[in-house]
Amino acid sequence: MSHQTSAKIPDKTVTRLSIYLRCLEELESEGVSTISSREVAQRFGLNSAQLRKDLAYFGQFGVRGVGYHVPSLEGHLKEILGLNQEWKVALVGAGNLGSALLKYKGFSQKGFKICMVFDNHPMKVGKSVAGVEIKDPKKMPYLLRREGIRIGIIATPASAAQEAAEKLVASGVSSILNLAPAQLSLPPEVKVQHVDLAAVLKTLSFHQVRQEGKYQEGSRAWKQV
Amino acid sequence: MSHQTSAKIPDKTVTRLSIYLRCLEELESEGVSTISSREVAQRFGLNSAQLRKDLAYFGQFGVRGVGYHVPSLEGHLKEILGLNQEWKVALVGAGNLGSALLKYKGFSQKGFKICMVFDNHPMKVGKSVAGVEIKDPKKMPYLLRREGIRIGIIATPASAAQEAAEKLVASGVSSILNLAPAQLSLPPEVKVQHVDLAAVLKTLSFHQVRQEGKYQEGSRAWKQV
DNA sequence: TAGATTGTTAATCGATTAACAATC
DNA sequence: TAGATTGTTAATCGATTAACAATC
Repeated sequence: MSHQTSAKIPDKTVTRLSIYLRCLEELESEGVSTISSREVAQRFGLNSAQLRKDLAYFGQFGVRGVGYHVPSLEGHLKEILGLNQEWKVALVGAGNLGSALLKYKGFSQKGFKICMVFDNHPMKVGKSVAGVEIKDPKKMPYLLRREGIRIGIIATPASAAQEAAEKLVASGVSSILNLAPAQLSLPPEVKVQHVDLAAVLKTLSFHQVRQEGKYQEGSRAWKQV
Repeated sequence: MSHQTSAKIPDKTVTRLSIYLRCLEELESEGVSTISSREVAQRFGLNSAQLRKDLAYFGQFGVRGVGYHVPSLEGHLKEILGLNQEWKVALVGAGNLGSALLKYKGFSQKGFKICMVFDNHPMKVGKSVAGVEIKDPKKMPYLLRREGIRIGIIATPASAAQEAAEKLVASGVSSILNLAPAQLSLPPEVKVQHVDLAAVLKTLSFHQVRQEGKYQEGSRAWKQV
């Protein structure tokens, strides 16, 4: 399969791409100019074959017998991930979580500017959080198209998430980060990444229960790990 | 493989368990008392075989020819996930993200109480966020053991994450939700769930780049999807 | 050229889905 | 009993890892 055609790339590959990028940035800051996949893997706890295979989806970036040129590969990864440009992002939900995301420096540092916020609550509309004025969702289609915004974040309660998502999509958004504990149902061309922090905590409590050997049911009990 | 022995359960199965639980809670609120795996799958967009297989790791909860008793299965899932008890959680990092998590209602609603916060910054120690006093990390081992806290959340900058993690582990924590953009290196018995919101946004910008057909490199260009 | 490391194919592993015997 | 649905095994699918020919 050539990278010239638009093969669909595994999600996991894309996620790893940004891990690789982080590694390369660290290497570059140390002045490393060339490195082999084996060295990268060893140093950062990755698999060298996987690294090469992930890159192969997108082209040939290395030199046989030599390795990869750090700044060059870094540039390629940034271009592939779309990180050479700044992305305007719309946020729906100006509650605790939403406000935090607005104040959070981590996003804009990485080129994602939350430049538009919406909230259904009439009391909030017109107020500002972190210098961004909260708008009425009714104006979403107009405002988002005007700004050319294609990425949205949902930080509403679960009950409002589906409606928020549909409104985003109707406003031209085709990539959504959903932080609400709700499964969204949207057309397939829309990419939805669902992050449910409470659900992640539940996997941790599961781990604790198992580790502490607490689960018992009638005569069936798990042994302590 | 019997569920009586302590088989290791796939992470994905555990994650789905909390999805199933959410579905069951919805069904119960509607007064549905019995349901088949096929109906659950159909209604919530899941796979019935996978649902049955996931449950099979933990026991037999259904009745052949009939289906599952909603309140009963719900109870089993809660017990398996450790959601019948309240979990005390320690947070490291009282910046924007950390403060938001403290204020966020979603966690305590689901039985996770962030009852302890630490921050390295001397200016912050002694102040309170959402009614919780920020403590000096030096006191972590004493305080966490006293409270029996085993779950930690890291919301520090990347540069402080590894140290925070080690301190948590040294204080008896064996489950960590890492929100810092840094790969943690910890003993294998410690469960680490890494959630990097900025990295998730990067997969979305990747999706946008592909969808908009922007990526070009020399003569090699991806076709518009 | 000899040594090294890529890009890529083949083998392995694990997870998902399908099929069906057990059984309510 | 006949029909339905589970629990579980077998088949499929996809992702990871290993191996190696291409080639710098």
